[in-house]
Amino acid sequence: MRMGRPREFNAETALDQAMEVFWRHGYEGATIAQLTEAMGINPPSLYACFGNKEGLLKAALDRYTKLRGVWMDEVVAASTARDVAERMLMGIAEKQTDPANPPGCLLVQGGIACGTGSENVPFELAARRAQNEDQLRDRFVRAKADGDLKESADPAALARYVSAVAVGMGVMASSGADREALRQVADVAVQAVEAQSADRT
Amino acid sequence: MRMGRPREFNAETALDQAMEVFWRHGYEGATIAQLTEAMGINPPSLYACFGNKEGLLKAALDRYTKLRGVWMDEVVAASTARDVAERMLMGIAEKQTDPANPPGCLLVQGGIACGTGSENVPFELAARRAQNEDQLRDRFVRAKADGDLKESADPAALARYVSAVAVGMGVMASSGADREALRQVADVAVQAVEAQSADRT
DNA sequence: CCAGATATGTAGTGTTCACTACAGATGTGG
DNA sequence: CCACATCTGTAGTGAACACTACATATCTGG
Repeated sequence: MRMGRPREFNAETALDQAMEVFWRHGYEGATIAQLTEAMGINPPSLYACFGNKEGLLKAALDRYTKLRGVWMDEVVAASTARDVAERMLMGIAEKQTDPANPPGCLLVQGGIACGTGSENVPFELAARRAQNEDQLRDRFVRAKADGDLKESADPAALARYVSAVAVGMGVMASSGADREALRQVADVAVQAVEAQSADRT
Repeated sequence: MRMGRPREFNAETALDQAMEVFWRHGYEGATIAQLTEAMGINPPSLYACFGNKEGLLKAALDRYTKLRGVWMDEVVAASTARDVAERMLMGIAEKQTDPANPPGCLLVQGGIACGTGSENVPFELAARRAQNEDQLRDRFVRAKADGDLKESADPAALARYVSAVAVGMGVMASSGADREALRQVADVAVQAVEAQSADRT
């Protein structure tokens, strides 16, 4: 039985606002004052709902990966390994320069290096990135079984590669690269996957 | 004429220590206390020599890029565009997992996203990364003129691509990827450059 | 050996940070 | 309508932060 005064804010929309603050300023750069203002609540509500700043970040990351998961499912639904890579990297070029969001990727902008006391924030982000990589790897394993990738191809290495390019594009986006520049990177990057693809006879 | 008490520490070795702290914790995660302890000096000496925390970062970045510049010169001295890419990315796989340094690249770990008041730190890092990219681009322009790259190849796009992969590898290294994993990424990445190379007849 | 200049170590400064005590508000179960 | 549980806003808390005042130490030029 749930009693007491009901909360007056929607946790998901509040998380969307928090996500944006972390995305733009990073975990350490984001202050509770900025977060609460963006979320439209006061500190006690934040702490009652999310525990502490790191709990809020994790909740925001969960929401981010959940939203992205839908898109990733579309990515790996492409019919060939090459098309998976293209759909992924071209999609990233779009998303990371979408003016509706801060530039780059939350899983990178959130915090690559942190100070004493926040050491596990980078690991938290890395774990989420690894999920994407695993999804790609599984897809490439299947592509190899399908004969879509060469016998010599290493699905895990390919997944790591595509993941690395995606991260690199995120950093470029956050430092001002425009959509066309990212598309060019994606275009070149796809050619490496193409080189690992079996010849279509 | 230089008068007054001479400084008792060596600015370059002190900078090396500061570099390591920024590298490991990022700009915002690094505290003056950590920096002064690593440098073996007291705050007033730091401020007298470098102005403020951001000044120290810039000095550390200058030193970092200077040291790296020597290596980059060797990279672009490779005889083909493909070998330039390979030498660069394989070298990065080594350097970013060198136990003598923190993992990853200072130009990424330093701070991709920062809080209010440090907004130009990410730009500062981006500017240094752009220098590397420019050096690569110039080399690829020459490679195209040499007929080493295809007529359809875009040197600027290739340079952006290699730069993006390097950044992505840095992030992977900082989150625990080992040398072999990075080598695999480099190996795949080089194939895209190979695909842009003219056929050797 | 003295005057001026710069460096150093001690011991702070004000500010901002993440976080919370508390009182009042608003719900549920009986 | 009352006991109780949970949320909310105000107004702070101690700690950590970047940075510095000041007295002292060590140099150069004359």
